[in-house]
Amino acid sequence: MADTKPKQAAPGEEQPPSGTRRRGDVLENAILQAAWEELRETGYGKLTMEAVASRAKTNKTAVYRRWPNKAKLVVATMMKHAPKPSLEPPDTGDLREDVLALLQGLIKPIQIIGSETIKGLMVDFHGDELHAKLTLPPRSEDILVKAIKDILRQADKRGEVKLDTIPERVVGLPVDLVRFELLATHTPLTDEAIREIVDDLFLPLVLRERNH
Amino acid sequence: MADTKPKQAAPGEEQPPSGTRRRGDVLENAILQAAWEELRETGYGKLTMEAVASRAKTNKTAVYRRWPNKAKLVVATMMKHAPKPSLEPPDTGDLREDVLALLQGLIKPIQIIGSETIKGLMVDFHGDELHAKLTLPPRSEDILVKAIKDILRQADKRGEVKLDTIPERVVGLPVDLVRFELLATHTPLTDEAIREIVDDLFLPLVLRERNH
DNA sequence: TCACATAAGGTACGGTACGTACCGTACTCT
DNA sequence: AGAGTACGGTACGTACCGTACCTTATGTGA
Repeated sequence: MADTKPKQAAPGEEQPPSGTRRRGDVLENAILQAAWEELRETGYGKLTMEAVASRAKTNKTAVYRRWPNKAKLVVATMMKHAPKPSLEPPDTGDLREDVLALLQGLIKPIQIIGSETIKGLMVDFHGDELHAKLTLPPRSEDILVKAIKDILRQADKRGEVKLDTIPERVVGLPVDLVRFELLATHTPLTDEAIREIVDDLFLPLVLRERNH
Repeated sequence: MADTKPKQAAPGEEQPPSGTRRRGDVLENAILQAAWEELRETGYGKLTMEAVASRAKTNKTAVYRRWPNKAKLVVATMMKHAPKPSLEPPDTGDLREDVLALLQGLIKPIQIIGSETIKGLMVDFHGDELHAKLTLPPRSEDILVKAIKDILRQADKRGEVKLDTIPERVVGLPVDLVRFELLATHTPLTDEAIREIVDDLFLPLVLRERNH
């Protein structure tokens, strides 16, 4: 009861200039940066809130004040630090090249994030309201599917395909398959695999009307 | 030191006939049964070794004596209790019907197991030597892909397709897509989706040579 | 038949990580 | 200047893991 004054238990080795207390965005960015580094070094499964806080030179409390759990924190840090695929149609003037370029640009960001993180997030978000956003937008709203459609639209203008005869499944096929490979394997997606997806599957399907 | 005799701390309410101590396979099956029920009721993420042991009316020790961790235990219980897809070619005499039948038979078992369990296992096995088996066999050894190939072989005999002109990717496509849907969504895979996979993607690809 | 290895029952522990509570203190804003 | 806010820091309660250790039943082979 008496003597409730833990104030400064240990005088500390060297109190670094205590006149610098980070706050607001500064601290927030430090945490997100720490989380990002921690994520890339130890992976999602082994990432702990304590380690993130420690690396950011702060403590769990400051982290939990901002994000209620690991999954949300990691999503936040990914939104900030993970490279985003460029979604403008490459527009090389050739359907095949366009699709290849898009897919190759797509895998890099996901490769960096890593399948382990994605799976971990899917598990931790299971049942969460955000779940849908992380797994599958309704396809028609999927930005990557939209990008494919843009490419197809241009090809349609050039007369390479007839867009309105192509089923939605076919449009979404390349993206679905790339995502599947990234989920199901943990080896990097090779250029050869992408070539197969485009040449053996996608192109034959979108171009098939021309065989009539 | 002295008086080391905790023998029977509490005399217990009613010592049920202590003359029945399960052992060997009996106990093992009880644990697997309990794990299976626990898995279906609470899901993989919330399943705990304690709960399994408790439901099996035994204790963690007996569980850990047999399986080193949750993931291995769950795999064991799935091998025992999860229905297995029938892999014999349905052989309805029609390629489309065969593939539809196979896929429809395939989704049921996975549906029962649940995507949450599969994802959880993939996460827990990340880096484990069993990882490959749970995610992707080298495609050429994938029993489901082999089943598709069997179906195609029969169709080839009937003259519906020319098997040796069909790329591996195409053969594996239906299975890959079904797996993807099950991983990426947590809503059940509809018959309509399966129909699309077969009619919009698979059949056009395997039958396309006939358009020449 | 009985001693003994084996394995089940059971308790308790050390360890990790989570998420929360609390307090004192620095900073910011008006 | 004063007050509210948010950071730094510690400590706590919970949950679950995986292990250690001991007691007790079982059934097998000497």
